[in-house]
Amino acid sequence: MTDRLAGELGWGLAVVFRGYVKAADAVTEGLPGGHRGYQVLSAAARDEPGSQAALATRLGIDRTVMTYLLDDLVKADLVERRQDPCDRRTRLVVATDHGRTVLDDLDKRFARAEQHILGGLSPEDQAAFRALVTALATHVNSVDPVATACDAVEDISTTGRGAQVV
Amino acid sequence: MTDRLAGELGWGLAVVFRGYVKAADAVTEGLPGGHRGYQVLSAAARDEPGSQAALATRLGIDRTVMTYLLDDLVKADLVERRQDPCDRRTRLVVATDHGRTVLDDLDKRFARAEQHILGGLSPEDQAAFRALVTALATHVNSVDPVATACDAVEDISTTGRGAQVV
DNA sequence: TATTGTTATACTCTATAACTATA
DNA sequence: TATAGTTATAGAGTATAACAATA
Repeated sequence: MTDRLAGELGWGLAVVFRGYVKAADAVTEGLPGGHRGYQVLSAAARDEPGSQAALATRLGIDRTVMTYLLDDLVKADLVERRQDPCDRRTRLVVATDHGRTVLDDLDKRFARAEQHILGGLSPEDQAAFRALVTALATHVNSVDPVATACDAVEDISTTGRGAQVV
Repeated sequence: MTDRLAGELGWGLAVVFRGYVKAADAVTEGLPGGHRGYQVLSAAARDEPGSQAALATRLGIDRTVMTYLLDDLVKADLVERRQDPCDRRTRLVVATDHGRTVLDDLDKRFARAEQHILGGLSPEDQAAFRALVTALATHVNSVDPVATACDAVEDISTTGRGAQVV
């Protein structure tokens, strides 16, 4: 179609991410929290029990949002909050037996949803994309996006006028 | 770290996309609409003039949101709405001279923001990732994510109980 | 009747601040 | 003093519905 050089990465990421969320939420009918509820449940079932705050940080959501999310998942008997014997302030998030059963089914659903999103690529490219996304996410999570990007702004600002247009 | 098989794609996409938005918005200080204002301005300057609705569809945002976004960009004298000689209902979105000047600067800023996000990859992997994202986005935009994903649900539902847990 | 664009409204999601309890 | 978690509130972002103009 038309040429799209600048901003193409942002456009592509937005389209792909939105498509994933739509497909994932369509597949989580009845699951509290939609695709994020699945991520929490998946972490609660497969990872070592962690605090709500740690879980929120890794999933990139606010700790207050995590409270609501867990409230709903607990109500549905999918996860439970356990006392941490080492620190009575923290609650460990663990999947219930019922949660693990539901997760088995959800895994299959999500596998299909993901396959649908990646369906336009060859199997080799799909594997490559998965690996690259994981590598990027790990990298991005280990840096402060704003700080470094703002350094870049400073570099540009010294060479001309800024983009302050209003 | 911990193993993360199921849902890893969704987690990675969310982290990378959020990181991009953060870095991009940090770099668009003063630009109405943040990173999406940049996408609109970029399309208005480089693509053939299109209607607001067409632009909204391609960027994946609601047409009512596009109205607000354009209001602000017009106020800032970055784009203008032109009468379409072929259809008096539609408004063509075109960048102003000032908009093109500002865009030159924004392009450099976004190049750095994108570089920051992709910085964890080798140059070859960066190019590969950009190409894969573009290919995926083109594919995703051409399909209805919900419909196909719901087909997948039906397939699963016939083999056992659903994920309806509440 | 259908479509473009606008406006007003309502809804969802997320962040902020204040609070309790622990450390 | 600092941190984990909760709650209430406010804010941003988004979608819904009704409308006018045009096809």
